Amino acid sequence: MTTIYEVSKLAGVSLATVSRVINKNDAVSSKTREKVLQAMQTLDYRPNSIAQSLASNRSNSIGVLVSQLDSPFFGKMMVSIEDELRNEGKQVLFAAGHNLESVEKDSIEFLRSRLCDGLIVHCEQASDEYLHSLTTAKIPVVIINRHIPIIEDKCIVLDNVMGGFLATEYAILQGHKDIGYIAGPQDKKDAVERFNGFEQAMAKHGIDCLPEQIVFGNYTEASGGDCLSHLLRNGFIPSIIICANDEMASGAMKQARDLGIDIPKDLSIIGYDNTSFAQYLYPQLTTINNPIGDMGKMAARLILNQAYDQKNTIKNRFQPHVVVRHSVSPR
Amino acid sequence: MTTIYEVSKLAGVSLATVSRVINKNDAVSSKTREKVLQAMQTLDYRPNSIAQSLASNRSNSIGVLVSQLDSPFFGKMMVSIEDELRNEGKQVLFAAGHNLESVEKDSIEFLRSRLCDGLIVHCEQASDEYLHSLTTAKIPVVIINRHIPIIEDKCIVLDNVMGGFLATEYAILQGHKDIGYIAGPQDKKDAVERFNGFEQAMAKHGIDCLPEQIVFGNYTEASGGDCLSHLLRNGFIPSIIICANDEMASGAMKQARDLGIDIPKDLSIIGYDNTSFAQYLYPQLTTINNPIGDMGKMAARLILNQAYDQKNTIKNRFQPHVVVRHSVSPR
DNA sequence: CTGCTAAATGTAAGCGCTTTCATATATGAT
DNA sequence: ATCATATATGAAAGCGCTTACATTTAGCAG
Repeated sequence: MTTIYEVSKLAGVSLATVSRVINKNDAVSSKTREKVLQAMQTLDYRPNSIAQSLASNRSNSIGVLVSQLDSPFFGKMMVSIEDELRNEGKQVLFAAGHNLESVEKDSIEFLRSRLCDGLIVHCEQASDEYLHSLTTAKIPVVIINRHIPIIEDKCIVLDNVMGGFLATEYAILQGHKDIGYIAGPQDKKDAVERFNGFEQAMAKHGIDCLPEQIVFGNYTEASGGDCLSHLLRNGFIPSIIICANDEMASGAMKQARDLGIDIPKDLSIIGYDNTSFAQYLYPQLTTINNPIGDMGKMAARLILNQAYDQKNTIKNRFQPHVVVRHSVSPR
Repeated sequence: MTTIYEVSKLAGVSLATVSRVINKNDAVSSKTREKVLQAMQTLDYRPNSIAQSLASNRSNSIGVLVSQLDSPFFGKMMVSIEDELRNEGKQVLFAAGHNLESVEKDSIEFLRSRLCDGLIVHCEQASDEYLHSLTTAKIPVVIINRHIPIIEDKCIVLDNVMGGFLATEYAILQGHKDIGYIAGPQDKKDAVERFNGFEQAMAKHGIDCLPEQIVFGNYTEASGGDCLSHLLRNGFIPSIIICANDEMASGAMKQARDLGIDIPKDLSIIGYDNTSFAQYLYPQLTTINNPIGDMGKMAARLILNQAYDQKNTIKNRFQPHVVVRHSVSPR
C-alpha cells in the first residue's frame, strides 16, 4: 500500500502539502498541485480512509440500520438513501438489526465505532429512551419510520394510523360490513398504528368488531395464508380482508385460491405498502401507498443537514393514500 | 469518547494491558483482567474500531459488493452472507455496484480503503482482468456468481448454462415446439449463459430457432411484459415462453393476463431463480432453482478460509434444477 | 531596496489503538 | 537460598493520515 509519505517524497513536497491536495481545500499553488497529482498517478496512490478518519474524526460515511436486508420495503429504502447520499459524495454502511434489541444495539455500536458521521436508523425493538440517548450523544441521528415525540424533528414518519384508517374506510365505502383484519406483529410500532387506524375507522362508521374478525400475523407471506385459514376456522366469513402489509395480502390471496375462493368476487383483499410486486399479483392488489422511497430520500437530506451543515428543507411526516387496483369489489 | 488511556489510568495499568484485555488473547492475570473490565464498565468504554484497524491492519469486517440492494435475489444473497459471517463475529459492509463499471470499481476501492479483511464481490461490468488483479493484490477475494477460469478456486458459481438447458429441455419434454425465449441483458454473464443453455437444448432436440422467437429484456418486471408484446408483434405465437429470470416471467404473466391470454392453458411460462415471490404468483411459477442462499453461505466460508485461515470445505459449483409448479401445461 | 502582508509550504504533534521487545515478578527445581 | 524458566506487565514505536502553528517565499507599496 503506497502511503502519503511516498507520494510526498516523489513529488518533493511535505506530507502536509500532499494532504492538502487530497482534501482539495487549501491553498496550494497549481504547480505544486500538479506535481503531487502526478506523483499520486504514478504510484497509484489511494488514501487510506481509515487513517483519514482517525486523524480527522470524520469519515464521510453514514451508517444505515435496517431491520432486514431482503425485503422489497427495506430494499427501496436502502436504495433511496444510498442514491441521495452518493450524490453528495458520502458513502453508506448498511447493517441489519434483525428485529432483535441486542442486535440493533450492537449494530449501532458497530456503526458508531466506525466513526460514521451520522446514523439513519430503522429500529423495531430498541426503546425510545435508547434512541433518544443517541441523539444527545454527539452523533447526528435520524429515525426513520418511527415517531418519538421528544425528538420529533429527527424522525421521518408515515402516518400509519391514517393509512389503516384509509384502507378500512375505503372498504366500508365500497359497501363492506364483514371486514376481517390481518394485523402485523404487535411488537412493531407501525403494525400497532395501522391496527389503530382500522379500529378508528370501524368506530367512526359504527361497525362493531368482534375478536374473531382479527388475527395477528408476522408480516410474512406464509403468515398471511395462515391467518386467512385461521379467520375462516373462527367461523367468521368476511367479504373483505384488510392486511397490514402486502406480503401478508399476497399470502392470503394464494391461500384463498388454494381454497377455491375467488378474489375479488367472493372475497376482497387490501394490502399495505404498495410494494413493487403488488401490481404483479393476480388480481392486482389494491393497497395503501407507502412512500418509503421519498422518506428515505428525506432521511438522507436530514442527516446531511445534521452531519454536514446542509440546509435542505425537510418534511417530517408523509401521508399515505389508497392505490386502487383490482383486488376489491364493491358489495 | 472514552479511550483506552482513561481506562488504563482508572485501572492503574498500562495501555498494553488494557489492549490485551480487549483482545482477550494474551496472558493477563485474572486479577488485572478484572480491574480492567471493571474500569471499562464504569467508563462505558467502547473500543474505537477505526483506531484498532489502523494499528492492527485488520478490521474484522468483510466487504460485500452487490449489483443492487433492492432485489429478492441480492436480498437473499446479502442475508445468507451476513448470517454466516456474523456467526463468526465478523461485520459486513455492503456496497452497491449499480451495474456500472466505474461504480463497481469505486465501491471496491472504498471497501478496500476501509481495510476490509476480505471482499465478496458480485460484479457485472468489471473485467476479468480487473478482478484477477484484485486477487493478486494482498486482499482476499471471493467472486460470486461469475466464473473466471484463472481464479476458479475463488469463484462460487451456479451452472447457468445447465439451468437454461434444463428449463428448455423441460419445455420440450412437455411437448412444446413453439418456444419463445425472453433473454436477460447480454452484458450480464449469467444472462448470456442461460441463453446458451437454451440454444444447446434446442440444438440437442433438433428444434430450429428463428430470431423472432427470441427477445432481449433487462431483467425487470416491466421489460418482461414488453418482451411478451414484442414477441407477439413479431407474429410468432409461442405455446411456451422461457424467461431468463422470475421478474420478467412475472411481468410477462401480467401482460398475458391483460391481453386475455390464459396461463397456462393458452401459454405456458417458465422463470429462473425461484425467488421467494414465485410461488405467490398466479399461477404459481414453474422455474429454475437458484440456490443463491447456499452460494452466499459458501462464499462466506471461502472468505473465512482466505482471510482468517479457517478450514471450511468448499463447494465451488452449484447445480440448478427445475421447480415444477403450475405455470406450464403439457402440449 | 526595505518592510509589510498574504500566500505557500513545512514541522511536528497528535488521532486511539496494537505489538515488539524489554523488564519485572512469580514459580519451582535443586 | 539460587538459578532457570515461565508468566505478567510496561515502555515506546508505529499505523497513515490531518491540522495547528511556524516558517519561508512571493508580491508589492513606498
